[in-house]
Formats: sequence, C-alpha cells, structure tokens
Amino acid sequence: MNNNDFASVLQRSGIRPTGNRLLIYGIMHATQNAVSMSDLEHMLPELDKSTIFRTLTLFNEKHLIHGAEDAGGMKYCIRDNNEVFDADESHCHFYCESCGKTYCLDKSVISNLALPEGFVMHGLNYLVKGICAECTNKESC
Amino acid sequence: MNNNDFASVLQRSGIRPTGNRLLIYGIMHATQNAVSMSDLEHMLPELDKSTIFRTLTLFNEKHLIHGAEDAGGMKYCIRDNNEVFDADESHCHFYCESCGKTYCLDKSVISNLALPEGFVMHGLNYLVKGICAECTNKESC
DNA sequence: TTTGTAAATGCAATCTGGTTGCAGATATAT
DNA sequence: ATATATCTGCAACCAGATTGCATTTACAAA
Repeated sequence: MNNNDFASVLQRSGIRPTGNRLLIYGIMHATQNAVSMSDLEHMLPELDKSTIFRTLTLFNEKHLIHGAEDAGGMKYCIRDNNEVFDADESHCHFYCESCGKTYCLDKSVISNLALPEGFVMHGLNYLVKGICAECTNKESC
Repeated sequence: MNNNDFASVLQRSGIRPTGNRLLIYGIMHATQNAVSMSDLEHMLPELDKSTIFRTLTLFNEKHLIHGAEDAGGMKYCIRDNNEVFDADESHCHFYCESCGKTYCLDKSVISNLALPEGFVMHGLNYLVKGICAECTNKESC
C-alpha cells in the first residue's frame, strides 16, 4: 500500500487526506503495534502534539483506528479492513513489561463472559501484561 | 467489622494503623465499588491527596487492596480475605457509563485465553464497559 | 486564475491525575 | 524523658491530555 491508497482510505471515511494525516496513518499502518500519542510525537517531531491528538481523535471517531487504555495512557492501532465496526467495542492488547511495546491481539482470544444479572455490556478492554515472544527469545540466549 | 478489626487487619500486614489509614480502609471496606484517588479526596476532604496517594500505594504493596487501570485513571478496591495473593495479578472491573461507578467483578467471569506462541502472561486487566444493574432499572421506569 | 469560505495547523496555555521533597507533627522504643 | 523512625500536610512538579485562538492551507465557486 502506498500513499495514494492511504488517501483513498481516508477519503472513503470522509477524512481529508492532508500530508500530516497521511504521515500518521502511514506510520500506524507500518507498525503492527499500538502506539501512544507520545510515541508518534517522537516519530514525527515536526508535528505539533495537538495536531497528532486531533488526528487520532478524528481517526478514532471515524473508526479507522481504535484506542484502548493501556499501562499508563491511551494507545491506538489501525483497525483491520475486515474488522467490522460494532456498537460493542472490544479491544484486546498485550503489553510487554520488558520492551514496553503494546501488541494488538486478535479478539478471538476472548471467550464469552458471564456478567451479573442486570448488567449490560457495551464494550470491553482486555489488557494482558507479560513478556512478548521477541523478549522471551532474547532472554533465553 | 469495627475499627478494632480494621486495625488488626492492617497490623497483620505490617501496616501501622493510624487514624487516617483506618478512615481510608473503612471507606474502602464499606463500599462495594472500586474508588479512585479523587473519589477518596472528595469523601475525605480533611486529608491531603498525598496522604491518600501514599496510603493507597502502601495498601497495594501489602496486597490489602488491588488497583487497576480504569476508564480514565486508576481505581482501587479491597482484596477479599480469601483472595489469595498470586504472582499473576488479574483484575476484572465493570465500569458503568451511566453512573460512573466501577464494580469489582468476580474473576470467574474470565475464561482462559490463548496467547500467541512465545507470549508469557504475568497478569491481566479486564475492563467491561456498559450499564450496571442499578442504572438499567432506573432507566426502565 | 482569483477570491471567499471552511478546514487544518501550530503555539501557548490549561487541566487533571499522579508523584516527590521537605519540614513539622506524631508515634514508638529505649 | 529522650532519641529515632514514621507519618502527614504543604507546595511544587511532572506528564499526558485537551482547548482557545490566530494563522495558514486547501477547496470550490465565480
């Protein structure tokens, strides 16, 4: 996927594909990890953090990305094309305590859950903490 | 349970049962919900927030309470007496989008999950968002 | 192309939750 | 009674998130 493809993705969601937005979307598309606002600030030092904030907020509203509370702040990652938008938002992230990366896990790891009588679920945030595969390998050497 | 009982609970965990600590522990024991630092600040305006912060940190270290990232910040709640401390910390909270209360759910609602190859879990945070039973009833009137 | 309007951006300021240093108050042990 | 360690309040600080405002940029109509 190139910048033109990104532009049409944005446009299809009713977002004007400005240079900054393409930069941010491109980075988020390239990395398989969830990123925080300050991650993006470091990767794109020429952008103001308010621009990054507003861009992430916009992408989130238009369901291009999703955000979830993580260990110490919000992290965002690209929503799969085939990930249909659903009123019941569920997010499943793995936070590696060694390298600090946050991975976006497939929702299938979550099985159904039994809530108490009268409780209605709208969404859920599943955050697993531990050591990721990459760091496990490093440590074993 | 009265203040004397609370005092011995604290002492058994190696915590000196000062007046402030008994106040905080008493409130956390009385409510079935998870509370944030600022919740406690409002309930105990005579205490300084640094005192509340240090007390919660201490209780948490000694495993009298547990804390979990919630919608917008940390929330803490009493650890059951029979809730054995476990290296794998898991927390399951329900955040009501209507009244803002956070309930501490039984861990049994969580079923086992399948992580990708090489990932090691140390703990998890399960946050369900929705409408609690109390608010569901209110709305239906 | 020129021009008018709406959207996007950068800058600075603000807010909130969390955290720390320090000095005075309080408790505990000798 | 005194020495020592702990606890507490105050004020300051920090980071992440958020907003107001003035300027710039993009887009569309003439």
